[in-house]
Amino acid sequence: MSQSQSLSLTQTRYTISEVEARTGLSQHTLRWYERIGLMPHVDRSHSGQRRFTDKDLDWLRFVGKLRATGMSVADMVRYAELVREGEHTVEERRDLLERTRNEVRARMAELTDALAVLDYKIDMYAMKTVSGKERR
Amino acid sequence: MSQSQSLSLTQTRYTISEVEARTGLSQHTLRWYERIGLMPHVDRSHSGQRRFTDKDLDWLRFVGKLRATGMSVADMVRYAELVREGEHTVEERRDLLERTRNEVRARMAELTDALAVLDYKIDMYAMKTVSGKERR
DNA sequence: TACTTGCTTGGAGTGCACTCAAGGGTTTTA
DNA sequence: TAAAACCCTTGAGTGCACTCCAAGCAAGTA
Repeated sequence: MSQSQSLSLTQTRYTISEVEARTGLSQHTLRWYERIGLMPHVDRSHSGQRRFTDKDLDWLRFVGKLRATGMSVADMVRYAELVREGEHTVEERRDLLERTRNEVRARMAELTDALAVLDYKIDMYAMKTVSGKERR
Repeated sequence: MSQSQSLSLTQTRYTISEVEARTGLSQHTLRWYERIGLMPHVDRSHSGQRRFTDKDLDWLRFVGKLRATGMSVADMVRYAELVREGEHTVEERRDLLERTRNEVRARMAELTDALAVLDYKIDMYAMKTVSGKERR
């Protein structure tokens, strides 16, 4: 049930190219994420090569969601720091996520509005195209 | 009714700083938009200063909507070119707008998905915060 | 053993969308 | 009329999020 127990002998460890295939993130980006502090510490093989765990993959999936929200990398790094610092940062993490959520909602409202304009224009062009065809 | 008739003596002409105030776009950006071909030809005063018309403001508002969709500047320039080329480009314009619309819809689906994750996480944190307060 | 493939690092390069600087002319206000 | 505010151009600089490069070590295969 505890974390150390779940780290059994059979735990799968992925090379960087396996993680690239699984996440769609390039090896460059994965190394860069680690460099800038966007990853919890990544395990290494005896020869120093990265060995990612399923937990790392989960984290990368979550980071992908944050990216999809449009959150900046700087904010994602801040969030990762807070996670590393432990439970007493929960409130700040929630704040950060709530701010992000508000931005997403604003973004979606903007998109909805722009979409309406697009729909209108496309309808106009569709009408022109039809009347052009009729004229022939 | 025709455009030349509407170009009456009383037509308002805006300086670049008026347009900046009205659109929120910086003077730098306005000049840059013109430079890269994102504006129809902008009128000049006898001394060479820009004088924007209401038509220009309308165009800038539309461009703002396109920006809001996430369309690249390169694509917006392409669209502006097509408009300048005349009625025979209507079909290509509609294609461009339809592609953009599809991207917007995809983007919105992504945002909806990410928003759900955010909601879930925030709820988790809210629960932790409450139980933390109870503990005191 | 030789070769291929994969991984390492630090630092440089890229593409996008602006954003600013320098040096100079123009218009408005006191 | 003089100062202050505004506008012009060309070209360089910025911030972000990657993306690539060089040089070298390591592991697996013919």
